[in-house]
Amino acid sequence: MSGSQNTSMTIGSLANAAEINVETIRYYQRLGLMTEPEKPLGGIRRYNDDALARLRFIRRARWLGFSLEEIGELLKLEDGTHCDEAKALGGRKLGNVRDKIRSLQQIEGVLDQLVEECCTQKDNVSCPLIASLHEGFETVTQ
Amino acid sequence: MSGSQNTSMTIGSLANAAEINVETIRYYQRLGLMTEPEKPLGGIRRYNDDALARLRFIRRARWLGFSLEEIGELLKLEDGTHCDEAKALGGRKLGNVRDKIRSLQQIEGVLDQLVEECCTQKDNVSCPLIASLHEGFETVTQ
DNA sequence: CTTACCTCCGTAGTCGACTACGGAGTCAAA
DNA sequence: TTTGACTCCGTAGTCGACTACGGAGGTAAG
Ligand SMILES: [Zn+2]
Ligand SMILES: [Zn+2]
Ligand SMILES: [Zn+2]
Ligand SMILES: [Zn+2]
Repeated sequence: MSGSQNTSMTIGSLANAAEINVETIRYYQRLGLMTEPEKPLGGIRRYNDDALARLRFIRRARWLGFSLEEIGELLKLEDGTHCDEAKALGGRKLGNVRDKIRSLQQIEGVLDQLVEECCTQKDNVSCPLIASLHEGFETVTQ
Repeated sequence: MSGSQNTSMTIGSLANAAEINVETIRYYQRLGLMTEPEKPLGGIRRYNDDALARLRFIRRARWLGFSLEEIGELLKLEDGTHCDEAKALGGRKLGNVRDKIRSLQQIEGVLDQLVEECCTQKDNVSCPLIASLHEGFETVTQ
């Protein structure tokens, strides 16, 4: 279900909807992350919702620290590549993502504790957050 | 406890220990992320374990997607900044980190499911991983 | 029509984060 | 004391990911 090439946008309104610069979309096209729709002979290209979904995915993945090259690989999973490669790539990415989650959770634990403890003793000269931060980071990063 | 300026390294062995390029350490010094120890008049600078811990922290935080500027702010928490600012900054970073964790967990869920389901039906023409990926990403990115 | 605001497309600039280079000085082992 | 590896320091280059620019052409409201 949901074959979705409903709306028809110009590159400008697509960029607007995706909250991405027009030039960035063109850049992604040059890299092959986005396909450039046909241009109707002396007219203007039109984009549909799939393009929008793809852009939003790229934006999110970028924010998560994936490189454009990695994102390209992720996006290629939906194309003709064979099952085995897709599975292997998916598995690698999964390990990747899990590593990041683990590290972020360690950082989260330290930050959470620090913010909790900060300034609990009202009239204290030295802030426990600041004091423990040095140790906390060392613990996390050892 | 644990005032740790035990070992004394040159910038080269420090770089080696932290698995970071010497030039990168100098670069961090220029940016103020690392302090440059005193140079003993026509001699060579020496570094201690604190420098190593700091470098490792930077490296990890970079890998997690923090910018050097953000890392600078994190590291500044341990300096003279007042409690309130430290707490506010810590809180913002914490929200930040939690957002990333949530997003990564969504991606993790999708990838995990896809890799599980991939090729379970032996003689199938279209791979369920590839098929569902499009929907999966759309779900994640909506 | 005119006018204002797009799109198109190639090329060039920016920014963050490194990474390299070159020449002079320092150190330590043989 | 020579030799080889390393440090110091300023400057310049690279790389990924954008971002800007400029001029020719399309599009739609008034
Ligand atoms: Zn779709
Ligand atoms: Zn405090
Ligand atoms: Zn310490
Ligand atoms: Zn499969």
